[in-house]
Amino acid sequence: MKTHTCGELREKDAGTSVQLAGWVNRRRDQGGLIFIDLRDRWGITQAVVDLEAAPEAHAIADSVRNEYVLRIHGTVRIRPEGTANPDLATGDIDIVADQIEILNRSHTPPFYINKDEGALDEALRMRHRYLDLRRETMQQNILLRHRVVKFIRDFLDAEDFIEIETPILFKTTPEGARDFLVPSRLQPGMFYALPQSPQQLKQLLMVGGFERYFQIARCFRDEDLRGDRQPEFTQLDLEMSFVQREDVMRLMEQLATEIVRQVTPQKRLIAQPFPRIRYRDALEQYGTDRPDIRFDLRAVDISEIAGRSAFPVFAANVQAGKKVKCMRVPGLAGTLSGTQLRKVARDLETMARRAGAKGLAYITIPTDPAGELKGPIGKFFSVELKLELLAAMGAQGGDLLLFMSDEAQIVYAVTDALRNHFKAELDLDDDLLAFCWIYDFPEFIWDAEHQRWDPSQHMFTMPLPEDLHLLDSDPGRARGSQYDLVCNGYEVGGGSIRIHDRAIQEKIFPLIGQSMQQAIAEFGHMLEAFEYGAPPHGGMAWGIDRLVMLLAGAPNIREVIAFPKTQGGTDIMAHAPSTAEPEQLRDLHIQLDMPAE
RNA sequence: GGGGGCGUGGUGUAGCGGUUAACAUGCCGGCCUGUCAAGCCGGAGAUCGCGGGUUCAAAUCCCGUCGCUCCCGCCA
Repeated sequence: MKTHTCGELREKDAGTSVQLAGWVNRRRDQGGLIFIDLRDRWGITQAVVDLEAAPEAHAIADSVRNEYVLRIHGTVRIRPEGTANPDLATGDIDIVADQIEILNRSHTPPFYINKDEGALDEALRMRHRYLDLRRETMQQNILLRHRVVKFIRDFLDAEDFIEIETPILFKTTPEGARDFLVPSRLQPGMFYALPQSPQQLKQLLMVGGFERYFQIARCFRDEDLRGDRQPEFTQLDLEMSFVQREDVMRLMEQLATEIVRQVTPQKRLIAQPFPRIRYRDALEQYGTDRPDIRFDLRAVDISEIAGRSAFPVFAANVQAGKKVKCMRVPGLAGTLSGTQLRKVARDLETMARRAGAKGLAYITIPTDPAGELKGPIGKFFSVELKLELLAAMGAQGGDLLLFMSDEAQIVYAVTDALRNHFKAELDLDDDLLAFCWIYDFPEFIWDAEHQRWDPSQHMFTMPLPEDLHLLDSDPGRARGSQYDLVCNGYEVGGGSIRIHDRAIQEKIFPLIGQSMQQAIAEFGHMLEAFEYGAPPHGGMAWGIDRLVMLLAGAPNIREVIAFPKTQGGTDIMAHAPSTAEPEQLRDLHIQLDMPAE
């Protein structure tokens, strides 16, 4: 139907007889002359319809409206002097139309397709997602996603990886997120679970001898949604045999770097090689294991200095073995009046209390070098101690110092909350991609509620070789081989070296509260596989949606997913989920037992 | 499960106790042979998400509810 796209014709094509097809982006009626901007995926080309030269085409053009689907036949012509449009790639030419066919009509769209600025009610967009997808930003986002995935496939293919599909109908795993269940008709009363990730299967592919596997894998987790979390999402899932942690990280860092350089060259990488931050340091300094390191607000341990102050809270906490941390906010105090400052301090304290703290002390550094340190706890620090504090914090005139002291978990939460608060005010550059690695995670995290250890990543993560002995003596101190790739505060990916030895795997189960019987029932196939020459192996999984979101500069992952779910987990276009027919339920031997109102 | 935000012609917003519910854009009609966010003239289009309450009077205040969204819990 079309000889050319709407984005490719240029001056050199003048005189060519062409046929274009696409959507009416806009129509401008001059009376005897009608201009139609015809749009397709590749661009926009202007067609001109002249009443005298082509009366039939003109009559049709007269009836055309936005989003009508047209086939236009005509001749490429260089636009008359002074009428070129420099804003349009095809703006030097237009098509003198001699024949127009309406392939389909369109209602007036419920929102603008042809201009992209301004917020739109997301429910409305979702209800007509097929129209929303026609908008330029959505076209670009989905195209970018394709390019990223294509790049990954090509890159890994060149590295001798092969793509293997693993089943969507699989088995429930008791750990981690809630499963989506699918009832089995052939096995009444039994359920498949949709995979939360192909973790077990990819390890079994290593036992299967493929050595280098990847998959663009759909994963499912039945948990509440967020701007960066959908119940079904796409992972780059990857596994390699005969590798150590460093081998995987090196290759993955190269992949990330090349994606940015070649697919989104307008983005800048903040550092290379990517900074590596120990899990413990990330928590201590940033309060989170996925820090946004585009800005440098950190919590600094000043327990030693604070412990010598006269402030009873600090002294007592340090005595009790708790830390006192300080965050320096450069210049904030210098720009505020006393009243404003007290209000800011109050708001920050409210924030800290929400994060679990009992309070949030502060001190301001005067811009005048002879001035006094101000703030509720200033008086508890002697002159000498103040100087030590300023030196330790690298404080300058006008800075605001915030103090946190409590249980470690609370201090982390406050640090994270404060950082997120200031981040919002900093107007950070989205074109800057601050990748970093987080590593040396603990193998386990204590679950106080169930009185057991939980795997920090998952139960197949190999402890660091030098910490293996701790599994027996002090599991809480054992570090795992896990590594996470973080970018601008988002966890983009995570991986580890896996256990390939049955004896080690069997040590994990009792620690995480599983009996051997349970373990064999659920994971007997894994344990058995390890006994048939399982190679050492490790890998990684990337959240493709999050990666593309960051590369697109999109505010959430729904913007890079063609048909995402709403926060309630629904599709308001097709009305999913929906009720099942009684006959379907009967086939599955399912009876509904809905709560009474 | 909990906390916050939003909901006003098709769309985006203003109005925040008494307005003829305003503006822009879109839509419909007319004029116009070089426009490109076209222009000019005219017109239609809103019981202000829904339900209840307070009040002489509610888009506006209160309660509930529904929808979308952000965050905590949950989730790596």
